Amino acid sequence: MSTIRIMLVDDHAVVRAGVRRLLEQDARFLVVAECDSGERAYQQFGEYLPDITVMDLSMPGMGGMEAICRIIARYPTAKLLVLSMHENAAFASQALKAGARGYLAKNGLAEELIGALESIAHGQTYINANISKKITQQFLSNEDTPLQQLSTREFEIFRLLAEGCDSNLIATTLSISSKTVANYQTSIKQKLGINNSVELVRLAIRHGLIDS
Amino acid sequence: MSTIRIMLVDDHAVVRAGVRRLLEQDARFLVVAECDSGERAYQQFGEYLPDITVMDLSMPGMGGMEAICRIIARYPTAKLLVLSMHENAAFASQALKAGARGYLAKNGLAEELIGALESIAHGQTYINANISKKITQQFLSNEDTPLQQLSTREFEIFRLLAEGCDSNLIATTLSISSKTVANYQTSIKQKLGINNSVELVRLAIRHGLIDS
DNA sequence: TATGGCATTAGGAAAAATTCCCGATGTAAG
DNA sequence: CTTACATCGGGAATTTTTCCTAATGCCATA
Repeated sequence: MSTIRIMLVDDHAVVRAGVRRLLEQDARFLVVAECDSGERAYQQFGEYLPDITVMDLSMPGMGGMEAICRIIARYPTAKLLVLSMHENAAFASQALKAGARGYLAKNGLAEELIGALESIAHGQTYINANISKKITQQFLSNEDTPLQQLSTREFEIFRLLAEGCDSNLIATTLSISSKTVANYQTSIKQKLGINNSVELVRLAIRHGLIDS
Repeated sequence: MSTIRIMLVDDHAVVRAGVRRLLEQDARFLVVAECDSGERAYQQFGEYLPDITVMDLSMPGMGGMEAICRIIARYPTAKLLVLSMHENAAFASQALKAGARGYLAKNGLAEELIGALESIAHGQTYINANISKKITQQFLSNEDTPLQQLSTREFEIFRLLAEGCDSNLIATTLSISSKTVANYQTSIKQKLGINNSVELVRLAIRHGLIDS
């Protein structure tokens, strides 16, 4: 079997180094690139065209979600595996909706990562069992998480708002007009049935998108 | 010793009933009034002029803090004991600053309540040992909790903002102009060194003023 | 007692954000 | 091909926020 060329995207150098070490113990994997931001990831993806990209979600700047969207938009067959600290249905389903081929939490075992990469290399999709359970639970219990109603873009902007970014920063980050951001902001609030940014933050915290 | 006439203020009827039962076992205490909101508390205080008022802080509407301010403003010698669910330095020091004679948490023992009431009846101040420790710790560690910089009014408005009230509601609740509320909002953000309501909520959550 | 400082209140004017309405585009589904 | 929806943004009205100013009252301290 030929080597699987991998790009690592994570803003924590230690994590990247750890994963690299992990993967290097297996001759089938070769880490061909590393980077620490969504912006870089998009640039470097074009240069290296890795077989699989292992991507963290929570990174400063555009974050992993937006990077996934952009990469998928230009390279629809790109294989992206999300390796996130959030064992969280909202994040997972959004990432998968955006085109990721897999989602697993950082607290998982090394074997799981290897397994996930294998699956994805073979064209399959890999989702961590716990996450999968949460998603299906949420899906079955008709407790509509209002977050589910949000489109990919809406969710992304929602997250950035909850992190405290103002409209202009979000506009710059996502390369869209701040007018668009403002309009999204309005529709997000409408969809979530909230009136002010206070409730927005609390909702985000309750769903584990941000903490403290 | 003459009877100590007490008014109970708490929005949870069960809690009021429980405390009443508790106090009725001791012949020295007589519960002469009960109410479930800050507004009522202020009205009824004038009617009954209780020796001691036992007041919860977190109530819908104006809440206990504002009620304390108003009662103290009209009756500077009023004796108020805060019985709160928050074992929290910020709340406690604000309440005491506003003129409360005592502060204890609901998870305390019944004996403590009795003791606190006795102390206050004798003109002393009673503060729960844990709370007291927290306050002094905070005072000693020069980690200026930015919340400490807020004036009573600012703190009150900060809390209401964090709870998701909009300026108009706060204005109505506190019987001041919404213009004033807007101005306070600005100075609060300045004092706390924050730019948007997102950070405001997170600060409030970190300090236990609101939860989830 | 006088005075300076701070808390509370609020108005006016300018700046910024939000809302509501509209339309363009692209893409996926039926 | 049509319909639906997501994404993007302009225009205009409205609301909120900011910044400045100022009156009042209280308290402490010279």
